[in-house]
Amino acid sequence: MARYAKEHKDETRRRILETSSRRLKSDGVDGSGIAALMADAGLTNGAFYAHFSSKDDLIATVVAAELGAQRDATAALPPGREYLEQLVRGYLSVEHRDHPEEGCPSAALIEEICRGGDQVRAAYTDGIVGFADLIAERLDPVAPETQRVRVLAAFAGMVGTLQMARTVNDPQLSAALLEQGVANALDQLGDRKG
Amino acid sequence: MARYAKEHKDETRRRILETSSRRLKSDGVDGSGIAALMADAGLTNGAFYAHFSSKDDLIATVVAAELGAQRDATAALPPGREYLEQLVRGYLSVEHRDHPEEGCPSAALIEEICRGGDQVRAAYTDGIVGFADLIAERLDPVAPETQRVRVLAAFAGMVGTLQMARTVNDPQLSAALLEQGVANALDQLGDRKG
DNA sequence: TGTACATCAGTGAACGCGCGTTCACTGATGTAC
DNA sequence: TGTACATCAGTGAACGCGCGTTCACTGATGTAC
Repeated sequence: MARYAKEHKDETRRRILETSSRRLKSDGVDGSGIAALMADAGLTNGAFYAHFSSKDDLIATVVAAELGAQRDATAALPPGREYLEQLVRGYLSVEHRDHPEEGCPSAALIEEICRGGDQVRAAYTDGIVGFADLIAERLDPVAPETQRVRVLAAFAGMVGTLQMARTVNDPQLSAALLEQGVANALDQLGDRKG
Repeated sequence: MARYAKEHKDETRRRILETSSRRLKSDGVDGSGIAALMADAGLTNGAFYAHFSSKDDLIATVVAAELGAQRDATAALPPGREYLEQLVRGYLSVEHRDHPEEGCPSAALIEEICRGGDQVRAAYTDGIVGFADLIAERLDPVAPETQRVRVLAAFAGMVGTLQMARTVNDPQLSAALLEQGVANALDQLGDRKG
């Protein structure tokens, strides 16, 4: 009956999502045309609408998938007192600063998500809360809900710090910012009362 | 000799800068076309190039002017132990969150500045360092240079927090984020050793 | 005071271009017999 | 096993549109005499 196994199309969709995520984080939403996004996946522009109903639909899907992946990657870290510091140091690292295409979707896209449609903002809110709640549960397994906002605010601070480190054109200042950001984030996530 | 006093053209340029700043912060760089920017100033698209050499030139000029204005507004605050808290509370307020067009250029534009040209990033770096140094000097008139990075990192954290508060679609969560952000920022700018 | 003129800020149509989206078509494939 | 067929993922040209930028022109103004 069907020409291909349904996995074939699923695999194509997965590939579009993967390559699109990279380009979107690197060039931004407005900087990434449908034709370029599809070319990255080895396809032509017309095929796009067999997989997504609109560019907005793709953006919302990418945002959800990226935040889900960020949560899953965090969940995979070994628990213990040092994983948080690892997380923060990796986030506010020169490597992360210099490779937005492989990095945090919030740091790369939050402004465009903010200006985007309801669908996109809803996907962002769900995703970021899911991510924060995972960390909150690790911080305080007894009453994680009291940690959600603390975690989100600390993370938002890391996002802003990474963005500024990417934007200033003085490498020394940029590195110093990252360093100070690590200290600030660890302080906020530490044992002191929230 | 000259048809108009030179102040006439200067005043027009000033008006373009003022209305452009508002629209750029509200709709973003890619979301603001030359025709729309000029219409806001009561002009048509063609007149733009009598005042700026390119859209990039306008962006760099707006970024420099906005950061200069932010510094000047801060300099105008009365010195004393409470001005910093006022500053932080105003920045992380619901009013600021809901009116990006009148607010901080970093929170509204940093991602697009980051992806922009060298001219734009240079204008940003100069402007943000000038702003940070003003606050650094107030924090520690004796050795302000040791405060620059602390101030920048604290400010970057505020930028990220405001962005996230603007992006999440849950008003209660957004307000809680702002509140937690105030606590974090005051903590970072407080008397504890940096 | 009145008229001819030079200036130049601003107009608005036009340029080529890339955008998001649509759609008639292609052609490789699995199925039916 | 071999052939005709139905499927449908993907193609690529075309759509209208708005973009940044250019440019020949307009017309309000101050100056010259």
